[in-house]
Amino acid sequence: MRASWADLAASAAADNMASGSSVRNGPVAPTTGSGRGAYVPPHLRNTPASADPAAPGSTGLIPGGEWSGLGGPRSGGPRNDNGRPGLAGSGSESRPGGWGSRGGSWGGREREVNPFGDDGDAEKVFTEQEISGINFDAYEDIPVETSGENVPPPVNTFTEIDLGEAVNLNIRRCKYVKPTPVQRHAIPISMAGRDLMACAQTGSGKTAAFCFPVISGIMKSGQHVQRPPRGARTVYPLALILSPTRELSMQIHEEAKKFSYQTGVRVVVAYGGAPINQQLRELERGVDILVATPGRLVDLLERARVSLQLIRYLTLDEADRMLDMGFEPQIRKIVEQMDMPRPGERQTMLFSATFPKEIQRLASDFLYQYIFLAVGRVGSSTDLIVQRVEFVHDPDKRSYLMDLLHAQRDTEVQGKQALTLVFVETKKGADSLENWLCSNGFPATSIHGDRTQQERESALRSFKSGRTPILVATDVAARGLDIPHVAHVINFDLPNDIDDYVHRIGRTGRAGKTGLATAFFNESNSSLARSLSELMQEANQEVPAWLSRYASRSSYGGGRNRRSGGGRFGGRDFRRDNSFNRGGGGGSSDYYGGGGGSSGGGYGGSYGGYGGYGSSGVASAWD
DNA sequence: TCGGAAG
Repeated sequence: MRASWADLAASAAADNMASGSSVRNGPVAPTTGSGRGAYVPPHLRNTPASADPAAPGSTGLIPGGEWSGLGGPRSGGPRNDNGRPGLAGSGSESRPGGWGSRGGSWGGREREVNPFGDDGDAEKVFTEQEISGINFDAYEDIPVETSGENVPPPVNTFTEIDLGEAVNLNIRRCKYVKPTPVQRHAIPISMAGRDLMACAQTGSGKTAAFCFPVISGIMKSGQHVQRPPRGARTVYPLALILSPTRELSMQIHEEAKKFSYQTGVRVVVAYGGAPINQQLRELERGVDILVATPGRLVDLLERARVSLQLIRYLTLDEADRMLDMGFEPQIRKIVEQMDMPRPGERQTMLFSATFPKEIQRLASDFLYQYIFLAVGRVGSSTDLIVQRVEFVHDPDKRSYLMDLLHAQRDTEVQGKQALTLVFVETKKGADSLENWLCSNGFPATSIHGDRTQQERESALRSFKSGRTPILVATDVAARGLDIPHVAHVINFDLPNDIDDYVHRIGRTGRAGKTGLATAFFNESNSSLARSLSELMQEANQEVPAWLSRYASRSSYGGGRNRRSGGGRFGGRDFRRDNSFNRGGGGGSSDYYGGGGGSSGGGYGGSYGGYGGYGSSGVASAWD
């Protein structure tokens, strides 16, 4: 009944043959010697199709009262709404014709690179899925849970949402025909100005879900037309998007540039391992949305090259990772100890595939009366990813791997080989396996934190393009990376954490396409047995009898690491499990609960089938 | 302990 993995790999690859390699944008506009002097505000650089005149707030350059959609507690909007610091003094700078506009001195030097290449004809009529590349059938009947007060209803089309004409145009350029489930729910919530904690399935369009409202909101506020005077060294982004790895930040940046094309909203990325000077220059040219990794951002903050005073939107991608042991101090520093507006004075959105309860608790420090959203599939969900587990002793792993790779070596579609992503536990192990594969005739490369940033990026490009269809990776590649044609994820070493497993296998089976995940399991993974077995059951996967035996042998909580604790799942709002929650059995009534403070807020109210998230349940791959 | 994230 089950197709061989090679068949699956082949069909997955067949589904995935679209744009293979990452599009590297053309060279940045040449910087002339006078580059810094002739700054032109974004709204004068481009000719947006429409300024969306109907949008409330579109006329106000100063966003004071334009914090639309926010309820009472935020009255007055974010502080610092009197114009950017650094513009101190006159009120005239906010006019488009004020400083910085430079009138006709603009000769196209700052022209925005078209991120769509030649294929940006938004007027073309596209038909559903073959164009969008998303298999929407795979998203039918997705269970959804929301909790929180006054949850805005989902939308069914992009046009129901007033994102503004320029963004709508980009949506068409991206060939998005209709919103994915997470977009249907998250965008209205975000547009309403609400804080959000969102669990969303892997590869389901999460980036767009948080980018569209931010871009649209900034555009409508008009605040982005205000620019620091030339020579000002501190920049004041309006939105901050943090992610745990450099490559993920790069990817988000690429996406956000598409979504914001010709909106006048400027997106800049900053991450470590790359020369800071170029990033500084980009920042100096103006930044509305800053995408960053934590370390480099802290550096920029300490150098006072970036101020967070004007942040209106804060997004943490892979939020549970960002708040785990390693990252939490840095995140707290950025969010709580610098000059970031407080919760309620900014809009905060957290996204991840997995949200352990402990992390939800930590995260609530950053949120204000937030809505919890879980969009995913249960049971049939990860039919999209066929999961297999094999018992393999450590010394035998290479030989097993060889067998798998041999079998799919000739699996190619449209002249390209199916891509295989091999996860290992350590950086050393990655190097070693890469070398061994290469010396055995398998075109492999690797990505991990000991490689230079150049090597990392080049490895990723080489993999995406199919030049080296095998990528050996540490968890640096586990989260968020959207690599279109990954047909097979192999957990050569299983992670200690079931959440990491979920994210790893989520590198395949994306956009509603099928994928295969194979794991090598042995005694050293016994602590994972229970959670792995439960996860597979909930995803309707075949669980080998030997794994079930391991699972039943392992003590309760086995495989529950520090982060996950006991029964947990990101698919459930931890506020519902609190003792003060009278727990209406998932009823649909709204009830309001304790807390009240800036971390709490209401909870309750849900709809949609929610039958499958087991108490333990990672039900599917979530991004 | 591993991994990631500044230089």
